[in-house]
Amino acid sequence: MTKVYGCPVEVTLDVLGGKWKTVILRYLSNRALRYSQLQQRMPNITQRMLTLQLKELEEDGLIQRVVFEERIKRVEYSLTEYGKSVEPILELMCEWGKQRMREFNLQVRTMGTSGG
Amino acid sequence: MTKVYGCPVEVTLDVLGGKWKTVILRYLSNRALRYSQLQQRMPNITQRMLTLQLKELEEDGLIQRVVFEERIKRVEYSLTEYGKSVEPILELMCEWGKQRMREFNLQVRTMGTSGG
DNA sequence: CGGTATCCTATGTGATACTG
DNA sequence: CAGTATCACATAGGATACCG
Repeated sequence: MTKVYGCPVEVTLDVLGGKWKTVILRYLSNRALRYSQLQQRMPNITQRMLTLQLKELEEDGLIQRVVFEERIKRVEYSLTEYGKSVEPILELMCEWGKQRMREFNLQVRTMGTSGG
Repeated sequence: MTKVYGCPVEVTLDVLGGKWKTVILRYLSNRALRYSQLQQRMPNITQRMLTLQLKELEEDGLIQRVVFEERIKRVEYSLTEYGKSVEPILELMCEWGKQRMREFNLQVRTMGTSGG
């Protein structure tokens, strides 16, 4: 049942494609984040989607999920070493997107990507 | 009705996302190609999809469509200057995809991406 | 040759309620 | 807090026939 690709970019798109994964990865690119912290940064994602995408990213080896059994449960997601290898792609995509936004006057809901 | 993005990578994904666009762009990255030549290189795409994706890429300013009114109609697609600005992204995606293929033993229907 | 038109299915995504 | 489960909907993508 191994899927056959016509071009290597398809492989990459299989892993990074869809509405949310690149965004999630970019947030995790800065630092490890909890489930709830990702939610805050992505107000428009549903819990279902967040859970689903995180699971797929984990299965694809890009992120790791660590559970801290404290008084209140805490789960942190972070990039694996392998996951870090997509950072250059994300970086380029982000720069290209910013440039396009400038040229076409598109808008971003700025929510302090800045200082942190 | 202007769409608002939460992260610039979404902008890029709006333009490059989906099953076919990056593949098309990579083929056009080498040289201009005719409609039928693209079809040959992508045996699995339907005419509907090819037409649709080409039209969207054109509307997004990445490719241009030139009609040659010869004895038989000929239409060539090629990257615009703006379209060439995505080449670094495609290149990285391709390299990353190849690496992943090696690591996970995935397959590509090799059809002379090589010298040609 | 380079498309359109029409119909259909699969997948992706969202809303909402519920849980250990 | 960090999820699941279920249902519903929109969009992406495919099959097929036809057109200038």
